Amino acid sequence: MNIEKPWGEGDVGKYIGINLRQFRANKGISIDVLAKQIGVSKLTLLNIERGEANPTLSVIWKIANGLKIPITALLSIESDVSISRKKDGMKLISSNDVFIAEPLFRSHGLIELYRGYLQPRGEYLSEAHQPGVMEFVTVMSGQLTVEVDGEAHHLDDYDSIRFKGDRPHKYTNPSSSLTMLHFVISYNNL
Amino acid sequence: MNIEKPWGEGDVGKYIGINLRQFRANKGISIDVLAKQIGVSKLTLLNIERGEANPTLSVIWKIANGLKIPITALLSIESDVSISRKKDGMKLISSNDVFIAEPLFRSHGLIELYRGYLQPRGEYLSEAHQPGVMEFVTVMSGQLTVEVDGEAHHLDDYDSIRFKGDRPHKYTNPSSSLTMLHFVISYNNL
DNA sequence: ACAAAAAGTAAAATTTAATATACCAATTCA
DNA sequence: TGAATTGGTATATTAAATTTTACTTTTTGT
Repeated sequence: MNIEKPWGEGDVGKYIGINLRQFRANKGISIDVLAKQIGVSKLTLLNIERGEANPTLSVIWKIANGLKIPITALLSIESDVSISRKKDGMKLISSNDVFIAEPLFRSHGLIELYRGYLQPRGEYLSEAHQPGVMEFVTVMSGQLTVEVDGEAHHLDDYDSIRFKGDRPHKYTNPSSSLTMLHFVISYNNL
Repeated sequence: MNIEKPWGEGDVGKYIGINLRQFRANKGISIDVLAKQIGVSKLTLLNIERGEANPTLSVIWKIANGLKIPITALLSIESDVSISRKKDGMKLISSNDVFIAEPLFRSHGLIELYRGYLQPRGEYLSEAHQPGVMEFVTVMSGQLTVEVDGEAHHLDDYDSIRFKGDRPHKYTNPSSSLTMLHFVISYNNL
């Protein structure tokens, strides 16, 4: 479960500009209007939109807040459609017979999805991830017990659990049939 | 599928500080070392960590890049464990008999998870979301056809699809049994 | 206890983001 | 056509982020 460098230094300003322009156009308001609305000078907005600026966090916040979008939406890059099918033999993260996790899509740094298989009576201990990581686990079929912070939580089909992943946690399949899981690892959770 | 204001203006600097300190402590390096490593002055880092700063995007980037984490990880807030069970009657987003989506967890602004039910032969047309939104749909059971950008993609059990959600897209259940879905809406995808 | 490293403080200098104002060109629209 | 809006340019000013240097306090480790 890796994190890759999203962009180079020169691109940071470029993408926030592209995104801002997109969001603003989407709302159909002019630079001047937005400027007055959020209390940032017109020129500042203009420079940011053209990627020729190095805005301050407070300015970034004012923009995001004024447009009613999360800050991170301003810093994102897009791509398009892709599909991950069950059979697709992708690289396995942990293939110790008992627990198998396969990445669903090429990681884009901020969010990662995995499909997981936990064998009957199987048990898997996960080390703590980086601080700031949030983990979402959903049972697609079977049963699962998640132990985190010393507490065990039992999940059935279609149940989901969310917990901070920056501490050790244990997955157990208490049943006698295979458990299919769905993981979302988020490196950003406001 | 809403977006809520994550924090107030005064808090922006506070959280980036808390997170930075956490990440740095986690890597076990001192302020001075990190400062030289990423080319930012010690005092600047110190002020940021104490939440008494309004850092520039380039500084934020240098930090994130130096720590090998996505920028957004620096701007995130944490909470703890919570579970969403199938029966939990939560507020429904769209309850027109055919398609039902229920939020799995209280939205934290950056990422949203939903459990979805699509009736046999059911069809649901979703309006375009904000630009910058990425959508991940996983079939937990049943079948699904997703139409986006004029192309139809068929999914079976445990298949997943990812696409830009800033355009209209249609979900169809071509089978004669209920389809259970899992949605991840991400407002940040590097 | 001692030395070393790390965190924190203080003040002045430098760099630069942000503002303000006025002006220009292209576009929209009545 | 002509007024108004919008994106963009130019310049000078202000406010503030960042750096540098040096010094103090706290923590860590042998």
